[in-house]
Amino acid sequence: MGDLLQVLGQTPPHGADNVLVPLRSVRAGVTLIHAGLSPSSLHVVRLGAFKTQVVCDDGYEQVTGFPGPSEILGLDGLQGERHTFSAIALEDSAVYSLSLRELDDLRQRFPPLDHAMQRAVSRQLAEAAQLAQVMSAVSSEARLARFLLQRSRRMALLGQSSTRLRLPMSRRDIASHLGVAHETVSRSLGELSQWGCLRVQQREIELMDLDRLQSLARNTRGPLASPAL
Amino acid sequence: MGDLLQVLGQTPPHGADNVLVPLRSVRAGVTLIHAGLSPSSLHVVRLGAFKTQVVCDDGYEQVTGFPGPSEILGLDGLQGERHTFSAIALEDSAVYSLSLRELDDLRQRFPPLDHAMQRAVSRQLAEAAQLAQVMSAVSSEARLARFLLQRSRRMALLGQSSTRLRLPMSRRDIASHLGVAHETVSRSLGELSQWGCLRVQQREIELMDLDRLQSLARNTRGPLASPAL
DNA sequence: CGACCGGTTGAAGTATATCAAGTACGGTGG
DNA sequence: CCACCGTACTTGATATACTTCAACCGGTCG
Repeated sequence: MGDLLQVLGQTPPHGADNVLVPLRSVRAGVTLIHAGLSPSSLHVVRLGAFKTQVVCDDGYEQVTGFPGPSEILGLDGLQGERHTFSAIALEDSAVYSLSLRELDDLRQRFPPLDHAMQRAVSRQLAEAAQLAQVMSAVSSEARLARFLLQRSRRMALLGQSSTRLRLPMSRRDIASHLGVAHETVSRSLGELSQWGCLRVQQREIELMDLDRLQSLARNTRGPLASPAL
Repeated sequence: MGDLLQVLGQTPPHGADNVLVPLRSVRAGVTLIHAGLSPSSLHVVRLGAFKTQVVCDDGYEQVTGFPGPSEILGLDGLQGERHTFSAIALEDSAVYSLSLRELDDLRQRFPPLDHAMQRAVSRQLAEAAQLAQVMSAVSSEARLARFLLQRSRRMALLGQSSTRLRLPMSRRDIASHLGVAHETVSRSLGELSQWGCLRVQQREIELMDLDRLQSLARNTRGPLASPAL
């Protein structure tokens, strides 16, 4: 369990390593959590990338987020009978899996784990708010800019480069997450590229002008601020 | 604390009433939680209505939700230094307030409280997903329909009428929540009214044709389904 | 090789943002 | 009591950024 706590950003206490938490590997494309099914476990991402999506009544899939290392999958199942969203691996990944019963037990025995969970949950809620911010922007460029800056910040937190991003998800997934058509994602990416804010190579993106991106992201209202600001 | 547990949907255990949890009243318009300030307490809504909003960098306010009875305010503060969003009372309300230290203590002593909190958190996460669903609809009528149906469902859960809604928030707040201009909310409300789905009287709304609303809400893609379905 | 998937780019129609005027309501002060 | 003001809400006209439909390119897999 020492590893688990480290992933969650806690220093493991003595005795933590006596408890074994299974590390499970998940291949790209595999659905780790099925929406609608009854929840049995919680998963803490150790490495890799996922997408979470809710399935609307009509079958349309809305991508709500792209959880990565240190994030928790399956929290929505604590309340009850069924998961509200699915989690799908975007690339080969590894997760710690804890049954709900185990979790309850371990949380009581190891307060640091309890606090780590609290923090993780809280972070999750904050991310939900960010999602709202991303989707609330009117212009598609602003949405995209916010999304990229979010990714950039997260990369920085994980100690990686904040200017060279690798997007593990398809344009379609991004489009769904941003609430626009996938063609629009392509176009907006093109615009930002033309304006010199970034460089695109397939799923590799290099942010060139963070300040410019920030100011574009600020455009909450008003279709477009100033292409030639 | 017995009351508190009942509000959260748990049956209070023996001894629960020995612990006093202060019930605090909040007048309409008061900001209970200020975004950016350091978190000190958690609040469980006993009655009334709130809106939660994140303030973007540029000062634009995005409404993320309208918490009501049994919901928890301030969960985003568990992770750390500052609240990510504000909570403002839309009408005169009452909340149970618990300092973070108290909470930690009580959770260990009363497992039912712990579970109730878990459920509440989980519900919160699920609502965040719903927000995404609401904002992902393309046509404004669909967004509005989803929003109203959500409200209707919640009312039903609280044991109130699911067809007569009282919206405690302004059209502007709804607009922000839905990600559209406030004029569009008015117009869409008008449309739905013309189509016989509902009747509007200021902030009182009577849902007339739930089935029709459902089918409108289903329109995730494609501007408008069929005005004369 | 042909089919398929992911991505990019083009052209046309339309829903919605924006600006602007007008209405109803609730308060305050004469 | 009525005039007055501010806020919330409604309604109208125009412009535009987006969706949609479509064709096209470059991979990869059968």
